[in-house]
Amino acid sequence: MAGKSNYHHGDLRQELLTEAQVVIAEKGVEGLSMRGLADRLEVSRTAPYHHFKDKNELLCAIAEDGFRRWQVTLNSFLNQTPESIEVWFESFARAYLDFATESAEHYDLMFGRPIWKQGKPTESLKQLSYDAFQSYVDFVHQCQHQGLISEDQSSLRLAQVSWGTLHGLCRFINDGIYLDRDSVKDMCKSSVKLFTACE
Amino acid sequence: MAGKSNYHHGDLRQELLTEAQVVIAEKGVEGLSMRGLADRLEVSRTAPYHHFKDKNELLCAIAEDGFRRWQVTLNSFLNQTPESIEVWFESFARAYLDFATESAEHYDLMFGRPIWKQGKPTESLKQLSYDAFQSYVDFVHQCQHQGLISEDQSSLRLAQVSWGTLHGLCRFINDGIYLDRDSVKDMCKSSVKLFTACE
DNA sequence: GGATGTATGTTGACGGTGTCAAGATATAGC
DNA sequence: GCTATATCTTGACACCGTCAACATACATCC
Repeated sequence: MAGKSNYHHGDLRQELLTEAQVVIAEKGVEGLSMRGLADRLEVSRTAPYHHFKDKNELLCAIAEDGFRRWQVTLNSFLNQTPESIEVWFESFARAYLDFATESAEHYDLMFGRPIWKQGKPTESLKQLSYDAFQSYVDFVHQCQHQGLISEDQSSLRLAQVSWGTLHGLCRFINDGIYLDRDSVKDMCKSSVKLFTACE
Repeated sequence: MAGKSNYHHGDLRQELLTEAQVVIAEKGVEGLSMRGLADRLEVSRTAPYHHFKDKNELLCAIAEDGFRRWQVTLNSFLNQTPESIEVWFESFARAYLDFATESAEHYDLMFGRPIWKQGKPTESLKQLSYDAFQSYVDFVHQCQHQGLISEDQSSLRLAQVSWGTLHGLCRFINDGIYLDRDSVKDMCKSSVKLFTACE
């Protein structure tokens, strides 16, 4: 028959990942189904299971991509030696909120319940996310050493709380609670003021 | 037959609400199904649909209960006239984190995607949540008037960012990302320091 | 080059979900 | 007592994740 050459798809694993990201960007995590994904790639329902143990592993792989993408942006900030912590943190906060709101569905997947609570995060995913946070903690610590931030709080706590603030704002925005995107700039400035006022 | 008297259940609507809260506390939102709930109450699958238009309306009703419960705690803080904003905010932050972590699944439902993004929040739910936030904003504004907090930032922004911080930390904890419950106290103190250092 | 093993694809099936439509039954109002 | 209405039931449909069994293509070794 004519179609015998495409019995094997070739690079199904990669196509699953990229197509899944398209679906997620369109309809969110809840809009992604293994069957639907297989349909879009014109493949039988269970074909994806030869490349991912289950749906959770697919989601984790996608989240990993997100962390890798974020780490690039993050590194560009960490490699700077900031003269003013206010300026640095303001642009960092902006970058964070931009990433979270522009790839909203991807961000929600990276930090969302489906993976972290309902499912189980892959070891590699845990590693990637931990690395991202740890490098941020290190950066804060380094800034403290340079006298840019006061040392009366542990760098871990500072990192946790400041990241927590950004995360909380992003969740409010992404989930459509209270906040509108237009106030993002203002909120960045506000959090900068708060976090840098005490140094 | 013997069972003819219990054809009508009596107060099914209320029993659905309370039983649903039990399930959610046990297994989280994702563990709650309309059919399973009906089973637990020994009622046919579609009986609940005579009391709630769909699952979303059930979830909203439960979330409403949560906001009413939280508003009680909130009011007890808002009715105080704080002498020291540091002390007030620290105990407030503690109360917030306690509420969010002790009724973790309920909190996640109140602020989670299933209602706010995937589903559509009921008008009454939107009102309740908006009221809770607005009363917090008013309180901040009042504190500014009394000179307890500096006025160089709008009360709205201050409220948004501080609530956002608490929310972000709660999400990290509840979703099982990075943070352990033991550091909760410390994080409270840290955020207090940050938010009160600039007044 | 033909046999064999492995990776990858397929169909069929099971139990789960939300929810609509149509019918049954109990209560409430006239 | 009749009728309207609220409530509950069964049946059905279209999804979903995933397991088991089978089919096909490719890779390897003799």
